[in-house]
Amino acid sequence: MPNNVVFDLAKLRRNCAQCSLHQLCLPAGIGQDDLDRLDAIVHRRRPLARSERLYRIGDPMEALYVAREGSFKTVAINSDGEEQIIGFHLPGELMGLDALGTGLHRCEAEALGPAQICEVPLEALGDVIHAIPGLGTQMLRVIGRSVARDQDHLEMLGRRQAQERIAMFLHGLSERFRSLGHPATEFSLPMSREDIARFLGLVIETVSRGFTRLQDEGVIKVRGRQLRITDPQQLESLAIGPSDALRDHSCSRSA
Amino acid sequence: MPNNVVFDLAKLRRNCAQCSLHQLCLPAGIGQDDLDRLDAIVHRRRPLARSERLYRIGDPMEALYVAREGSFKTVAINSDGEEQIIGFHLPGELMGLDALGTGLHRCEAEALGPAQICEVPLEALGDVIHAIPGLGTQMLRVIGRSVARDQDHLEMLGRRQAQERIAMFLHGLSERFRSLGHPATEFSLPMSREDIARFLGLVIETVSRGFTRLQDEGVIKVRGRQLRITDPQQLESLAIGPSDALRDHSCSRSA
DNA sequence: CGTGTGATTGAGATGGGTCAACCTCAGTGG
DNA sequence: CCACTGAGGTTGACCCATCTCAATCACACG
Repeated sequence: MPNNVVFDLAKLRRNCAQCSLHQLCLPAGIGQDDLDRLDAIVHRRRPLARSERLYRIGDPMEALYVAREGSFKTVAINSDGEEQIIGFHLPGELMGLDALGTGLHRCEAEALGPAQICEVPLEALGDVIHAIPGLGTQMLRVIGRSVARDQDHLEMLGRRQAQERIAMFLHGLSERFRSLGHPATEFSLPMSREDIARFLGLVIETVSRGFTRLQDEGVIKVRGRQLRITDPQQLESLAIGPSDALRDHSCSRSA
Repeated sequence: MPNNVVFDLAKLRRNCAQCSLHQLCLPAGIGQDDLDRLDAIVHRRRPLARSERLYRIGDPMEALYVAREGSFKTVAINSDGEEQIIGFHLPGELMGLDALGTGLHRCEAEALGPAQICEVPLEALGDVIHAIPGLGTQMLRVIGRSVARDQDHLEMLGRRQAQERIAMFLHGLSERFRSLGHPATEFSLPMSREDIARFLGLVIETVSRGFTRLQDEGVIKVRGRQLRITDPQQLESLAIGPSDALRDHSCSRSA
C-alpha cells in the first residue's frame, strides 16, 4: 500500500482537508509546515469490514480516530448485556473521546459497513498540540461539538415522544449528509433498524412503525435502508419544536 | 470578605487541593510555582443565591466554573420550553464545558441553593495550559470524566425502567457524596423532585412513587429532601445490574 | 428453492404519563 | 396562638404510548 510515499501524503492531505480534522488543524490559517507535521503523524489503517471493531470496552486509549470512509457506531454495554448506542459516526467524524477520562475505552466502536479510518496516535497528539499553536484550542472545539451532540441526544431521550425522536433522527442524519456534500434528501441509512432503535431508546418495532407512519403522512419514502425525504419542511417541523409547529399552524390561521 | 488577601489565597489553595481542580493541577507532582500561578488566575465570585444563574443559554463562554460550596444544575431548554436537566454539580465539580463547541453556552447553570464558585477565566486558561506541562492532559481527563458521565446518563435514559433510574440516581449521588468526604448513607438532596424528574426523563409523580416504593422495600428512608439509605447493598444491586441481581439470587439458590 | 436475517404488521399487556385531590409544612398576618 | 396561604410533595384513578409477543413478509445467499 505505501508504494509511493509522496503520493500517499498528498492524497492524505487532501483527505484531511475535507474531513473533520480540517476543523482540528486548518481554521486559524495553519501553515504548510504544521500541516506537514500533522500529516506525518496521522496513520491509516487497513480497511475494516462490517462489524469489525476499532476498539472494545476496556481497551487502553491509543489514538483518536476519524472515519475516512464508511460509518461507525459507538456502543455502550451495561452489566446485563443491554446495548445503548451512544452515537453514529459518518465519514469525517471523530471517535475515541470516550476514553479521555480513564484512559480506557468505555464504548465499542464498530464499523457499520466496509470502512477506512485515519488514526492520530495519542502520544504524538500531545506533542503536536504543543508544537502547533491553536491546535489545542481547535481540539477543544471538536470535543465540545461531541459533548454538544451527546447533550442533544440526552434531551431527546429525556423528553421526546417516539415519533419526534424518529423525525429528529432522520432530520439530523440528513443535515449531516448535507454537510458532507451528499444529497440531503436521498440517501441510504448506514445502520439497521435495531441500531436506530437502540440509539433512540426505543424498540425496533416502534421504529418500524414510526417510519411507516412518516411514509403514510407523505414525509418520507422508505424501502429497506433506502430513504427519500419527500417533505423536508414537514420533517424539520416534526423534528424541531413539535408543539411549535402546531402553534405555528394555529397562529398563522388565527392571526 | 476579602479583608486579608494572603489568608484568602492560602485558603483558596487549600480548597483547590480538595476540589476537582486538584485532579486538574496536582496529580503529576506539580511544583509550588505552578500551583501559585494557577492560584493566581482562579477568581472567586460573590456568593450566589438559590436559583441565581452562573450563565444562561447563549452567553459567550468566559470561564470554567467549579462549585466551591453548594450545588448546581445545568439545564437545557428546547424550542417548546421543555427543560431537560443535563447534570447536577456538587461541590468540587466542573461546569461550563457545554460551550466548548461553539463558544456559546447551550445550557443554563443554576444554583440549587446558596453557593460559591471558583472561576478559571478562559484566556488565562490557555496560557496556563501551555505554561504548565501536563495540565492540558489533566484537563482532557477532567473533560473525559464529564463526557463519561453524560454517556452513563444516556445509557440510563435509553434503556432503564423508572425504578432502576431512581435507584441509579440515588446510588450515584451517594457515591459522589462519599468521594466528597460526606456521609454516603445519609444526606439531604440538594434538588427538588421536579429536578430529579427532569434529570431522569420522568415526571414528578413517578419519582415520588419510586421513592415511596424504595422506602416500602426498606431500601431508603425519605422525608422531604432528607434521605437515609438503609440498605446500601440492595440499592447498589438495584442500580447496577438489575437483572444480574435477580440472576444472582436465583443462581445462588439453585447452584 | 430452502434458509436465515432483517423488517413490517397486528393484537394484547403494561409502565408510566395525565389529571386531580390531598397532604405537609413554612411563612405570614390577624 | 391560630388561621390562611402557597409551594412542594404524595397518592389515587384512569388512559395511552410504547413494549411484548407472535406471525408474516422481503430479500439476499448458498
